[in-house]
Amino acid sequence: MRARKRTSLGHIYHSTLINSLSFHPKPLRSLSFSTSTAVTAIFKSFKRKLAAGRRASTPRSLKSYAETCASLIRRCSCSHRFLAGLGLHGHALKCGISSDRSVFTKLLVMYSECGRPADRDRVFAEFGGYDIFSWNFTITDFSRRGYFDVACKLFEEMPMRNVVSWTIMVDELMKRGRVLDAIRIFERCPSHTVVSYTAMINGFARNGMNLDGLALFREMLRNGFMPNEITFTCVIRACICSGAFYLANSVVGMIAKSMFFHNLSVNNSLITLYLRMGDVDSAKGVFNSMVDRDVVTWTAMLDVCFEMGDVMDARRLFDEMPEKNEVTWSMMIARYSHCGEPWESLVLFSLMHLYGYRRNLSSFASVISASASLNNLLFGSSVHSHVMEVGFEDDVFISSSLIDMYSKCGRSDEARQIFDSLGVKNIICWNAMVGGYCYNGKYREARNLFKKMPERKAATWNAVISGYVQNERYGDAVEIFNEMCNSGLVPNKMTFSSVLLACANLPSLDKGKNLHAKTFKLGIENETFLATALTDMYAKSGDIESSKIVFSMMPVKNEVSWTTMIQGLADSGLAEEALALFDDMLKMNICPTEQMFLSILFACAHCCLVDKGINYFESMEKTYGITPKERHYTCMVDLLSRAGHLREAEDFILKMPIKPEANTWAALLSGCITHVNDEIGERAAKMLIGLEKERAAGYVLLSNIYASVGKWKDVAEVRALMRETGLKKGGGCSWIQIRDRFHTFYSWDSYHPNSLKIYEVLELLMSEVVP
DNA sequence: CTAGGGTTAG
Repeated sequence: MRARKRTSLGHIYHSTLINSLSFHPKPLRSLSFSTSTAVTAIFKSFKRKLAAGRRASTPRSLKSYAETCASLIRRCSCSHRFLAGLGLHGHALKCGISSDRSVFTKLLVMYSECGRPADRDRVFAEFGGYDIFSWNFTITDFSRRGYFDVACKLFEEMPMRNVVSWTIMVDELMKRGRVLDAIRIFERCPSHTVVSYTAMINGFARNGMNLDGLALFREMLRNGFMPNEITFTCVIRACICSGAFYLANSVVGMIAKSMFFHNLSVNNSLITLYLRMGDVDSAKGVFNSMVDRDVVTWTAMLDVCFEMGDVMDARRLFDEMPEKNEVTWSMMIARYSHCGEPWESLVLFSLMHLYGYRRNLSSFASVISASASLNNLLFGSSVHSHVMEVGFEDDVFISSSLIDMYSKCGRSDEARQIFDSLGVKNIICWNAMVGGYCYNGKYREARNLFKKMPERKAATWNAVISGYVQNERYGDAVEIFNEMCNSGLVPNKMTFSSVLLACANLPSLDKGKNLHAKTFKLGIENETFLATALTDMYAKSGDIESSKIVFSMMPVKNEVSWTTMIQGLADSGLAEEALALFDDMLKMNICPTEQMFLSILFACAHCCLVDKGINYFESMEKTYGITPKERHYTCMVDLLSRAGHLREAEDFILKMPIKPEANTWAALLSGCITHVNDEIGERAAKMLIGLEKERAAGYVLLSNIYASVGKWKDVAEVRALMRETGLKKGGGCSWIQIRDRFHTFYSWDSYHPNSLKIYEVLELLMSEVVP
């Protein structure tokens, strides 16, 4: 017995172990002061116990001595003091207690905690073979270390299993997406507990099979198991993810009757549940009723603030939170990039790193998409290099957002490189790449890739359609939509919103009405998102009456819906109606947004309602706390200039607290042309060109202003300057509809497949008409 | 006082 113990670690460790045990100062010298004092403290208490142990020599006290030793080893693993642990192991060997169950189990944990897997395995091989705890612990350890096949082998070989063993396997299989194997193991398990059920339910949820998880939850209840707080959090999450809110209500009922009503995690889940159900008040109610709160609670409340559109409140909460974690930061970064402040995402991402928080997958994914929406290639590609450093480049989420980012920045080739380098591509990557090509107008590449796709979903078509819409190829967008319908796929909300935008920009109303009918058939025409797109389409197509009807029928309107209708009325020249609607909205206590004020100021400008416009502008900051942005100032300059108050307008620009954008000067300039004022006009034009050398608008307006006062020599100079810098005035386009197809033409473009033929015919016709 | 299941983000 004793000899066997000696062989265990004898040859390898024995001498070192004894050395470090015998309180020589040597091995401790390299340690820092605090570590060495801590180790000394452990040894001191150990010495005391040792003395006590020597006094008693009965087997019973040897057993209690082993337990003392075990508890000391446990203390080493808790504080990761590997050397002290090693010393204790040596001592245990020396006095023959290393095979004691309490000692070797603690040794297993200690070596594992201290990151010494090889030593851990040796202890298991020596002593753990017949102990079920060591088997389970070792299986878990192998799985976590990435040797799942070894873990499986151990599981099959182990002499006896308990429900813990089975649960470990279920959980690990589920984490690896092997749902069928997990089910098989779960069914083989002779007896179940709440824990094994919970592992299974959550495993289903992890793999997107929420409804199966909920079904198992019912089965669990039928079999008489009482859910605990962990089961409840998992089940609520499954309800949220599957949208099973009806079921969620009865789960909430069960919780209320259970002893977990005041459990922290359960309440945290409830906040999110109510938020996703759209019941913000209840979410806040749960928060207020909670006795203690943690990071998760505060992070969930951030989400509540953002969901209600209170970005400022969210920020205040974030700044004042007692504790933050990676998820908190990710949440802020993601939400800022979605609520129209992507710049703030970039700032927070940098700060997160600066403050030493680990940047996780989602923070990377969000900041990349924020860079994409800012077209910020510099930041985006620097994030890309961080991604490579951390080794996230194989993640499909990350790589698809990188593909999207490079595409949005006009770098299709870089995007393609990432796409080609991916070992495993999912549909999201394909969609991103095809969509990216469309966005950059590379339709041939997009088509080729599209044909090669292993599967196509509605999102794929959506990416193509919205790519065409982005490039103002509205006719083609509609055509692709028809193709999509012919292929048997059912368009979704996103499809309709893109294609409706295309229709809004086409002259014919027929296709738009046709789409309206299609949404009606699907029974989705009143959904806020879609009805808003329809309102926009009718308004832009000049059928403002239909637009008003769709808007008034919408059961739930959001701020975008209101903005769309107000803008639609303003654009249709019904400024008075736009203002009246805005006032109605204010009476309903709906808070106006920046965007709405743009429409309102636009409406005032077009009706020359100068005083009203000034009033609205001033109320922005005073009444609603909205700081006017560049574009609001531009609207005000437009308002003043159109009404002929040119000097006031110029003053207004000079007194602006922020830097005027090019359009601000352009607005003044166009007022100068209308009201023939070449003195202010010339100043405005020069400011405009100073701000925006690369765009033609400034030059064109300047040459127009010279022309309007007959300064033909200056006109010629400006035109020459434009030719020099290679600028061209953007042309308008024309289109015709033949049956179901729209054909869009720019002057002498070559987009149409038969363009050469068309121009041949055209020239023939022209030569006949103009001899 | 030893093992198995978890909440917030994408």
